[in-house]
Amino acid sequence: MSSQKPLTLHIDFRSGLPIYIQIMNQIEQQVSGGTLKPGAQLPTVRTLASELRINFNTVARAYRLLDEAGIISTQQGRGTYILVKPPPEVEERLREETLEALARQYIGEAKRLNCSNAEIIQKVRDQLKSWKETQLDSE
Amino acid sequence: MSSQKPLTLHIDFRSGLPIYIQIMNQIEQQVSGGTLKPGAQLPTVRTLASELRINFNTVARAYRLLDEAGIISTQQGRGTYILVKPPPEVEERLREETLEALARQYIGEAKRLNCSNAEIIQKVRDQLKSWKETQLDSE
DNA sequence: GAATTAATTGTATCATTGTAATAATTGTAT
DNA sequence: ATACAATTATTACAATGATACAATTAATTC
Repeated sequence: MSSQKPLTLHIDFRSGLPIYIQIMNQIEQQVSGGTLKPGAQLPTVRTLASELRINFNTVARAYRLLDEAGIISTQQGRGTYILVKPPPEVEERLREETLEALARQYIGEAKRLNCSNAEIIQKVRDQLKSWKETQLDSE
Repeated sequence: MSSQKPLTLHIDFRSGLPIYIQIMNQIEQQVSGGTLKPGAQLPTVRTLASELRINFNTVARAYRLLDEAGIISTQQGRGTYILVKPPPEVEERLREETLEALARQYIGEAKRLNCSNAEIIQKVRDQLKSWKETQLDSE
């Protein structure tokens, strides 16, 4: 749908550098350099793969790693976008406030369900425990 | 016509949770918590989709699943309504699922803020402690 | 007022997009 | 050569979107 610019990348098949690394590097460069602006939509994995004459899963791998690195945002069924990042100082200031707001929101809803304090805490513990397995987190 | 209240939902496109699941969770929360009362009409699939900037089929999917779960009643050509009264067993199941969904929601967003597990738990503790005092004004 | 037409609402189907499990390929060290 | 690890490809799947459709209600026309 819309604003996928061509995104010119050059893949060197003889460089020895894995293709997905080359894709990552060049996208990172274009983000740093301002060629790719926050919010811009990247080509779909299949489109880019077709242009580069490679498999779409190789592009998907690059996208996934870039997503985990916080460079882009991939959304199943929707597309892939350059991540809009707030400035570091804003992010830091917002972190505390946001976490507190999130906690209050969680507690508020849980209280409406007549959950006890013990339940409310315990459920967070439980879900934190099973978080790694279900999310395949980065660390 | 209609008493379709605005129904404020918040969708996080980066959470990894499917949009239709997020819609389901939040509607369930509001039903359990009493914000959405039996008989109340929900926004049409197109209206809600427009507000959330998503495809109306995604809303329809959430509505259909909520319908199958016995929480709402969707009627082609008429609209979608909160069911008269969720049976006790549904109520109990809903409570469990909702609390878990709430916890996961909280954790997911906190994780994205790079909060540690310790922080995530501690913040809930803190806010629980000061809950009574801070809630006196709002109720 | 009844019949007809338009508008509104949910439904069904398929295309598009990213995901995941796993196999095949390639490079490299032994 | 063989074995191993890393990379890429194959395949099936899940989530979302686009489009056409059916059911109900509202509006129009006579």
